[in-house]
Parts: sequence; C-alpha cells; structure tokens
Amino acid sequence: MLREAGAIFAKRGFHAASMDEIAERVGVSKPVIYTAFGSKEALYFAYIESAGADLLDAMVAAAQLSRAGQVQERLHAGALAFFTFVDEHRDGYAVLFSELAARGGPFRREVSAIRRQIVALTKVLLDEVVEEAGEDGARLGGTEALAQAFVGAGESLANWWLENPDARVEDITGRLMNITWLGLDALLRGRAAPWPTGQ
Amino acid sequence: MLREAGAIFAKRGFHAASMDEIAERVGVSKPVIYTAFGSKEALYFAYIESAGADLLDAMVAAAQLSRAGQVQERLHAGALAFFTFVDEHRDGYAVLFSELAARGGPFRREVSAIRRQIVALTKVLLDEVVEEAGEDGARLGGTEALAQAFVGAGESLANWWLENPDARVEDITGRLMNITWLGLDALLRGRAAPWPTGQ
Amino acid sequence: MLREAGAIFAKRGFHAASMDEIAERVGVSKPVIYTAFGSKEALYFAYIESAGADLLDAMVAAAQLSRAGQVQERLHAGALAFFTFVDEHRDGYAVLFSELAARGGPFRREVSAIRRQIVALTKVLLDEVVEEAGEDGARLGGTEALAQAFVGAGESLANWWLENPDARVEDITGRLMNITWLGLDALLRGRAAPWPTGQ
Amino acid sequence: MLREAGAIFAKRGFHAASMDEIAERVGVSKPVIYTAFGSKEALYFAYIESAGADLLDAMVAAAQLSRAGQVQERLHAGALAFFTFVDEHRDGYAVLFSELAARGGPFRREVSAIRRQIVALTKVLLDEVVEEAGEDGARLGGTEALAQAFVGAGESLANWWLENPDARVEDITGRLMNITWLGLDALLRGRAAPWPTGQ
DNA sequence: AATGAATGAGGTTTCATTCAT
DNA sequence: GATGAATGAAACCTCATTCAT
Repeated sequence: MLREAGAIFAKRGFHAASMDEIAERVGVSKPVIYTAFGSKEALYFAYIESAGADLLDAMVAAAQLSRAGQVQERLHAGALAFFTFVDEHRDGYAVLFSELAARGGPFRREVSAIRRQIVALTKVLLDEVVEEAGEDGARLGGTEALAQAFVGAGESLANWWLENPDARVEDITGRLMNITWLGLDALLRGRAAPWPTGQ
Repeated sequence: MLREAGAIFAKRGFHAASMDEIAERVGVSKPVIYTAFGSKEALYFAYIESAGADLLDAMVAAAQLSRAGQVQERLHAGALAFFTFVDEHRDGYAVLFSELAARGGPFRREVSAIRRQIVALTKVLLDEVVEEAGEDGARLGGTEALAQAFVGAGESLANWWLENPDARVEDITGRLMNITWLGLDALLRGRAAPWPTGQ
Repeated sequence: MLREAGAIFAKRGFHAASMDEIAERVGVSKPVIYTAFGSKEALYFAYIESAGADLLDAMVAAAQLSRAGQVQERLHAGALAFFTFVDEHRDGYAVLFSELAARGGPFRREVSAIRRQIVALTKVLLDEVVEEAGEDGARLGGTEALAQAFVGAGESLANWWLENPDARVEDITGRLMNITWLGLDALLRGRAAPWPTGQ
Repeated sequence: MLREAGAIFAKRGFHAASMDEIAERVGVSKPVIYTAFGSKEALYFAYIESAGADLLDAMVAAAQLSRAGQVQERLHAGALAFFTFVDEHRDGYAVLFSELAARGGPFRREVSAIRRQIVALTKVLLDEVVEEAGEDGARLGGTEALAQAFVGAGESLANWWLENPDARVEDITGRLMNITWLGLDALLRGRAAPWPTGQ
C-alpha cells in the first residue's frame, strides 16, 4: 500500500498526485487510506520515512560489513549500497531526492533530516580516513563539505543513471569512486588504476 | 516582473505559489500577467529559461575568458562562475535546481534541458582535458558521467553553502576542485597542494 | 444505551454527534446500534420519544393527582412537574426543546407532536378553568393560544434557569404562575399575593 | 444575496443547507459567496446578525416612539414590532430562533447575544413599570425572570402563529398582552377588558 | 490597455452505513 | 450475534483562468 502510493508520488509529485488516483491504484477506497494514515501529508511522510530508513539501513549495514577492509573499500561499499537502493527502489529514490530541493513544503524538515544522515554517515567514514592518514581535516576545507560533494556527485550520477540505465551498478559505483577518490588529475595522468566502469 | 515572480516561486515552489500573490507582489493585476505570459506554467518556464540563460552565459564567458590558461584553470573558472551566480541570484538558483530533481511535472523536459547544457559545457571542458592528456575518455567511464558527477558535487556544495554562508565564493570553488580534480586519495596522501578553502 | 446516546445528542446536537462517538460512549460497536435502531435518525427519534413520554407522563400524573384541589393548583402542579423534569433530565429537556424550534430537519413532525401534546395537556386544564369560570374561551382568543403562551413562558424560564441554577424548582414554578396566572398588572398593583419565588 | 441564503438556511437548517444549493438559489457560483463572506459559518453569522439587528432596531424604535404613552402601551408597541418582524421576515425569525436552542454549534454565543438583547430591552421596560408602580422588583422574583417569561411566551405564540397564520398581527399581540399583562386570573374573572384578539 | 469580479473544475476530508469474519 | 474494516456519496473550499467594464 505504501509502495503503490509511492509509485504515484514518484510519477506525479506530491501536489499533482491525487488521493483518488492513489486509492484506485492501491485497490481500496479513499477512506481506507485516511483511516490508515490520517491525511495526504501523513501518507507522504510515512512513505518518505520508510524509504529513507531503508536507504540508511542499507548503507550503514554495508559500511559495517566491510569494516575489516581498507578504508576506501568501506566508502565503496557504502556507495554501492546507495546505488543498489536506487536501482531496486526507483520510486523511493525519486521521491526522496525530488523533495530535497523543494523550497517550501511542509516536508522540507523531515526530508533534509534524511539527507543529513546520509551526509553524516559519509562524513564519519571520511573522518576515519583522515585520521588514518594522519591528516588534518581543516586543511581540506572540512570533511563535511567533502561529504556534501561526495553525496552530491552520487545523487547526480544516480539521476543520470536512471535515464541511461545501461550501466551495471558496480560500474556506476566505480565512476563515483574514480572522480571523488582518485580525482580527475590522477585519472588523467594515469597515476592510478581506476575502478572499473564497464567502458 | 519576471524577477518578482521568481522570488515567489523560489520561496513557495511552483504549486504553492499562487497567481494572486505573484500579481500583488509584482504590483499589477492578474490579467496583465496572463496577457504577457499566457499561463502560470508559461510564466514559470520563462523565469527558468531566463535564469538558466544567465547562468549558462556566465559560465561560458568565464570558460572562454580563461582560454589562454591551463585546462584546470578553465574548469576552475567555470565553477567560480557557477558559484558566483548562486551567490548573486539565489532565487534563480533555487528555482532552477529545485525543479531539477522532480520526476513528474510538466517542466521536466524544459528544466532538464538547462541542466543538460550545464553538463554539456562541463563535458566539453573535460573532453579538451582528456584530449590534451592523450587519454581515452572511455577508459574513465565516459566523460559525460564524469561531468554529471562534477556538476552534482557542485550543486550539493552550493546548497550546503546557502545554509552555511560563511565561506567566500573562492573557497567553495576550491572545495569543489579539490575533491573532483585532485580526489580524496591525493588530498590525503599529500600528493597535491590543494586549492585554498579558507580553513 | 438510549440514555448515553441522549447525553451525546444533548451535548453536540444531532448533526455534530457522530455515531462513532455514540458507539464508543455506549461501549458497543456501531453495528449493534444499527441492528437495534436502524439509523441515526431512528435512534434520535427513539430518544426523543422516550424523553417526551417521560415528561408527559410526569405532567399528566401531577395534574391528576391534584384533581381534588382548585384549578390553579392543577396548573401549578403541571408546571412543577415540568420544571422537575427539566431539573432531573437535563439531557432529555435539552434535546426535546432544541429540536423544537428547528424549521427543517426530518424530525420536525415527530418532535412537534410531542410539544403539541404538552400544549394539549395545558389546554385541557385551561378549558376546565374557563368552563368553571363560566367564561367563553373565544373571548380570550382561544385557549390554545393561551396554552401556547403558557408553555412558551415555561420553556423560556427553564432555559434561563439552566443557566442560573440558583433558584429552587418551586420558585421557578412560582415565577411562571405569577406572570401567566396573575399577570403583570395584578402583580404591580398589588391586587394579588404572588406565588413565592424565593426573592 | 443574504436574503436568499437566509431562505435556504430557514428551510434546511445550517448543516443541511449546502453551499451548492445556496449558490444556485442566489444565482451565482460558489466562489462568489466565498469571496464575499469567507466561509459558510461567516455567511450564517452575517445573516443572523443582519436579521438580529433588524429585529432589535424595530423593537427599540417602537418602544421609543410610544414613549409618550402609558407604560403598558410601550410594552404593547414592542411586542407588536416583534410580531410584525416575524410576519414580514419569516426566514429571519426562523433562523434566529431555531439556533437559539441548539446546544453545540459555533454560533451559540452570537445568537444568544441577540436574544439577550431582546430580553434586556423587555427588562428595561419592565423596570420602568415597576418603578412607576412604586413596587419592588425583587418581590416579583426579579424583573429578568419576568422578561424571560414574557419573551418566551411571545416566541411560542410566534411559532404557533406561523403554523396558524389566520390571525392578524394585532390579535396575536393582544393574546400575548392578555396573558402576560392581565394574567389568566383577571381574564377569567372579568376584572379587565382584554386586548382584542379577533375572536 | 488594465481590472474587479466571476467561474468551473477538482481536491481533501468526513460520516452514516454495511459486509465478511 | 457482535465486530473491524470498508465504502460511497457528498461537503466545503481553492485557484488558475476569463469576461465585461
């Protein structure tokens, strides 16, 4: 039920999605949805929180599973979990990240909270990397800004991927790691063996 | 008039912005807007196209002005132009990039066209870089994907900047170049002198 | 069950009282009420008829018990029974007399029937009085109109009493008798010893 | 417009009256009503206040015009104004006095305010009478209670009149004066020449 | 050429009422 | 026989859009 509602939200956006259409798609009458969720906004909240929790859980699990490995492997594992979620829950990703940029809206706060957690998780990983390298985060402009750029690059690749779905999830992940971990300079000067990208 | 309308759109979002409020803010009556633009959607289009053209013009001009210099300087100049636009036209940036992630909506096509142009401009620069380095773009996963990641990182940093406006525009630009040009690995191993970020 | 429903009706009015609230207060599920009464309207009817019967019974009994006495004593006894009912069954009185004035509504007919019976009982008493006095009812404008005025004065005093509950029931009854039996003129000219009113 | 709305309210009651029906009857579309009044409740308020003001104005004017005359003439004039209003504004009277008894409702306060003013006006007249007679109001149970009974008798006669519209307005007024001013006792003992009632 | 006032269509929400269990 | 869950119909209200002035 939440899943079908999410499909409509993903296709139409919050405002354009009508409760009539959602109810019809779910296969129940509107009052069923209202007794279950209370209001259209609450339904939207519920879907966002569900999708956000799934995404975060997957990323946290991936980062912890790979704890034994090297630090860039953990970043890679987190990114892979992110793109896997995008691949398997396209509606959830669409709704989550479409509302992110919306200015007004009553959900702004909740949605940003989810993104903040993703950024925070990334930042934790980066902080570990920085510490392990004996580096000073401040010299790099702060790890939060780095995490923001990292996540933004991932989102952008995810959106591009959804419109060019030929690539495999490992290759998209490789592209993200290539640019953010190795950097264009290293890639171009051949100073590093890039992650595979299937091309 | 387009500017005032954009201010409302930026604050409220497309759906929540009412033609009444726009007309009042502009200081004319609604029929004036309708004879000028035809519909609410057309008004939105017009604003988006205007802001998008401004942004693109600024980026193109910056990239061309720095044509004499080294190639990463041209990337840096484009990024600087982008963040300068963000700083000076917050409403325009907010509207442009808020609608970018929206799945549905009648503007998807037009709005993505603008973003596609930004990505295309970035890709042109990257292609030049690749060519100059005697590198093969395909080995890197395609320069379009790289451009997508580059632009996405920029957007994300821009949004973060808007909520943490302490940094100067040069420092935000430095952060973007650090992660996308040098990469985290090089930054951490001290193999490169990072761009300044004010920290 | 009827009593609890009546409490809700008295507090909220017919439309604002929801079957959900009634069922919860009664402590059963809605279908129980529907099998017992058939519809919300029927439940309302049932409550009104029950309350109306109680009131009429009390008034009739009082008037008959005092049959031996003088005629104004019987009027007084009926009025006392009315105010006693108001005092002891506030919910019933509230529902009975709130729907009385409603123009539309599907209950108009049934509810007015109850009021008509109260007026009719009063008229019977007045007719006896007129006959005993050898008077002609028509000269007074018809005893039904007199009964209407008598009852209306009683209702109005009852409502006022509910909001100013200090007076004892005998005193409220006295006030009604004073104005309707003796009249303002007699009261003012001291031509009659008024009923006690506690002041 | 207010008049037509009042006709619907009088026929159906507040809840059963739909804005669709009102708009159709008025001959405009619903948004016209909403821009004029804001909400259904506001429309209802407006009608009630308009009708209430008309009624009060008429009664006050009548009582003042007859200031030269004897005191019971002023009471009579006020009552005549009341019944004249009932006769000429049946919808207004119906709405005013049907909402009076409603328990809940958001209008309770406003409507009771109007009735309170009617009672207050009556009480003022009674106080003058009492003073002129050198009488003590408290001995009679307080003039407010007397005014309540007086007004209630009038309302009741008015409702009865609406269903038995044969009588002329002067005769209905006479009936009210007969019972409240002279009293049943005086009427029956022939101690006073009753007001004419047309029978 | 500009406007105040009007509209049609549609959206969310509620509630009396009824099936399967 | 009682219930939890479901429904259909309708109500209020809003807003982009357009006439008549």
